[in-house]
Order: sequence, then C-alpha cells, then structure tokens
Amino acid sequence: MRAPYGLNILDNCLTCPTREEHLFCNLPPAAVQKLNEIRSTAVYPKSAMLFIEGQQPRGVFVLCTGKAKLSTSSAGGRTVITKISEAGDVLGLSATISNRPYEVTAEMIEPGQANFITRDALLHFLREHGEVALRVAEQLSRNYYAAYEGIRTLGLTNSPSERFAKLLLGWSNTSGNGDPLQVKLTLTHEEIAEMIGTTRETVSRLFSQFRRKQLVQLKGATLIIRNKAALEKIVNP
Amino acid sequence: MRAPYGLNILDNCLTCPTREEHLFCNLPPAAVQKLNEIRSTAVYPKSAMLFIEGQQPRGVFVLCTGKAKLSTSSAGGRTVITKISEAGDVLGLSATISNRPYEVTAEMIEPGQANFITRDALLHFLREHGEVALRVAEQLSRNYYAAYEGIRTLGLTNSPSERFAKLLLGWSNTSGNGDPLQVKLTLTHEEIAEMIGTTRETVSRLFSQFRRKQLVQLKGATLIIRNKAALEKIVNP
DNA sequence: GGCTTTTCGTGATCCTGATCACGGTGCGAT
DNA sequence: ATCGCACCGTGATCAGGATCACGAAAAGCC
Repeated sequence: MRAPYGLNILDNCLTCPTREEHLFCNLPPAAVQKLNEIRSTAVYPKSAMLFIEGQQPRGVFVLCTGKAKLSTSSAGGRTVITKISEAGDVLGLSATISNRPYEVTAEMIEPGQANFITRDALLHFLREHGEVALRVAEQLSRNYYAAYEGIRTLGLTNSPSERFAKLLLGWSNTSGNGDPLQVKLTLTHEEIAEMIGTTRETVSRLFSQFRRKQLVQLKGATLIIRNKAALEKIVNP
Repeated sequence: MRAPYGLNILDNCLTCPTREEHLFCNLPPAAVQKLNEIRSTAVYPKSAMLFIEGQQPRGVFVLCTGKAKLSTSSAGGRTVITKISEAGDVLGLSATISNRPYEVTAEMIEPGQANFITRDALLHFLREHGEVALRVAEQLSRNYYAAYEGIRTLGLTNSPSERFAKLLLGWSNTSGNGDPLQVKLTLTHEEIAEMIGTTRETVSRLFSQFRRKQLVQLKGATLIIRNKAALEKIVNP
C-alpha cells in the first residue's frame, strides 16, 4: 500500500511493526482492536501542523511514522522546542484529557502517518477500559518528567555550551550508533537553538568551537562524537 | 486540638474546611471516608523535608496547612524552585503513580500539617475507585501545564527583569488583595532568585529598580503593586 | 539585651552571548 | 543552467548580568 510522499501506509494497528513498544499500542488485543476501530488515520507532509498551541483540543494523535516537533511560542516571536516526537508517541494527550487548549504546537519535521482519536471517543474508550486509564496516568507522569528535565536544563544551566553539550549527549544515547558514536542530524541550527534556548549564531559558533576542540566531527549530515568524556565534563564541570 | 508550632491539627478529612476545593478532598463522601482511613497525618516545622529529589517514592502528601517549596538542584549546587505549594496540593503524585524517583525536593517553608498516603494504599484505592483515577489523570495534566508554564518563562524570556515582573504579576493575581494590590512576601531574595533563574543580587537590584520606577512599594513584608500596567508592559514588550 | 546568623543593598569588574550585518553554500524549482 | 530561498559561518559591537566583595540591617536565640 502506497501513500503520498513515498510512504507506506500502516492500515491496521494490530499488525503495526512498532506495536509492542508504546502506549496505546502495547495493549490487550481486544483494546487495540477497539482502538483500531475508533481511530482515523492520515499522512502528513513535512511542516504540516497537527495542532496549534491554544486551540481547543479535538483529540489525540498517535504518531506511527515520521517525526514531529513540539514547540511553544511567545508573543514576542520567540520559540522553544520542547520535544522531538517519534513513532509511537501520543501527542496532545494532556490537553485532551483535561480539556484545556493544546499547550504546544505539533509540526511534522519528517513526513509521516498519524492516527487521530477524537476526544469523545477517547474518553469513552478510557471509561470502558479502566486499565488503560492508569496507563494514561503513567504516560502523563512520564511527560511530566520530561517537562521537568526541560526545566532543569533551561533553569539550572544558563550557559548555552553546557546545554548544547547536554543535547549532543542526549542524542548519542538515544539515536547513537556504533563507536565512534554517530548521530544523524535532522534539525537546522535554528531549531537546535530553539531547543536549548539560544540563537542560531551561537549554535553555529558552538559547532565550530566543538569541532576545533576535536569534541565532534561533521561528515555531511552525520555528527560523530569524538570525545564523549569531554562533553560530559562540560555538562558537569 | 493543639499541635506543636502553634498549629491546629485537622484530624478528619470529612470536616476539613478546605475540603471543597481540591483533589482528594472534593470527592464523594464514601471515597473521602476511605481516604480518611488510609492516610496518616503529621505536623512539620519550617524547613522540614517531606521528600527529597531522587528518593524512591514512598507515597503522596496532601498539604492541609502551611506552605512547601518544590525545588530541584544540579550537581553544581544550583537550584530552581518550581512551585510553592499551598493547602490542598498533592505532592509527589507523579513520582508515586509512575514509581520513579521523586523529581523534586519538597521542603516546608511555613510550618503546617500534611497527610501521607502510601503508594500501595493509593494504588489500591485508585483501583477500587475508578472515577478518582481519571481525576488523578486530570491533576497530572494540570501539573504538566504548570511545568510547561515554567519552561516558557525560563525559555522564552531570558531577561531576569521580565521574569521578575511576571512573577510579581502572578502573585498579585493569586494572593493579591484590594486596590492597590497588596501581596505578603514570604520568600527570601535568594528563593525568589531560584524561582526566576537568576542571582540574589539581581533580585535585590530589581526590587530597588522597580521601587525607583514607582512600579512597586515595600512596606515591611508587604509588597504593594503600584503600577500593574507598567509591569505587564515589561512582560509583553 | 546582647549575641550569632541570616538576609539584604550596592559598588566595581568582567565576560558571555544577543544582536546586527554580510557573504557564502547548497538545493530545489522552472 | 540559473534563479531563488533557506540555511550556514563568522566578524564587530554592546549591554546586561554573573561574580566578587563588603558592610548594614534584620531576625532568631540564649
């Protein structure tokens, strides 16, 4: 089955290859079956908006493939990216549960597919499947932890270089492969800047600086971590 | 009934004066009754620690009276205060639900009473009272929102004066009385600094500066907001 | 009431990162 | 090919806070 943007469409949650790993995916078959019925699915191009900060919550999106960035902006045009979401992530959960406006904007940065579940259907489903409600609470707790991690990096370390090093290390842990550690870069400097609360120029300079110090090396869109220990020392001086 | 530190002890959730307002308090009588049975209560002096960041979660605390500050620290000794909790707040909820270490330290800054519910008892209670589990999810969502608000202020406004003005306005909205708006100051400059991610000295200077500009006025421990509009202009320039 | 301890006010210095500015590079569209 | 556009690299400048330092004021404590 083919879709726009050269993607395969996943048309059944029960046979989804990443089913085991995530909330709403790793559930008793009966529940997944039910989910499979109440969801609708769509494929989104790059820079499509799933929802926008401040909108009334329509429901949740379960990202099946692709990547999305979650961000929040100020009136002054400043933006913070709070998370890069990947396959399996549930977007808009807290807003939908609590019926408050979406607290972030979700924008695709790599094209992909997402399932949508309306608020009503979700609440109805949760009431029928009490065991899943607790899972939701756990997921919300995890989100909360992640948010806290954000607060810490933004609040406890007010030097961009520290935050930058921390970000690189985070990447090397989650998506890093092999030794030397390689990470594929998908974000622009601008976006990186928005993740660590600084400016595009500073990110550029940090890259240069880290390259000069042999901490990292750049091969096209691939970042190679050359001196992990030194990076860790920057984070915890 | 009298307790140490000159406080009255509240010995029954059903007759608690703030029962109406908060999670775990505003519940069907049967549920409150049950809660009343599984909780234990204690009175804490100033600077008592309810729990410490990184500890395995023992359970949740429901603050009945007094105030507590929630903070998180880095290895480098830097500290951020993420919230000042007041009567009715539930502390340690997300850690307890998800069984991860407490993500913050909770320290009393005004003596008060707190009920404690062990993790096991809470989970058992939630499984018996399914309707409360959703309430918990809602509460977690609210916490999450609050955390987001923190990220925004720390990430979107990197000028201490902006954050300071924002903090003052926040105070005037929640605890402000009368016109001119009066707010009782209970935090030290150091603590204020930890709330807005700056240093003690900068907070001192900001107070002076705001006083010189007639934005606020200080009468002992009482802060009077003289020019709310100007403060708002600092926040949204 | 005197003692220690915490908290506050403010000056002087220094340095980092924001901001502005401009040219280079790479890539997709036509 | 080449035009256009988004992205990147780097220099120059500048201000706002962090940091250090010290004394004054206020708040607990016998």
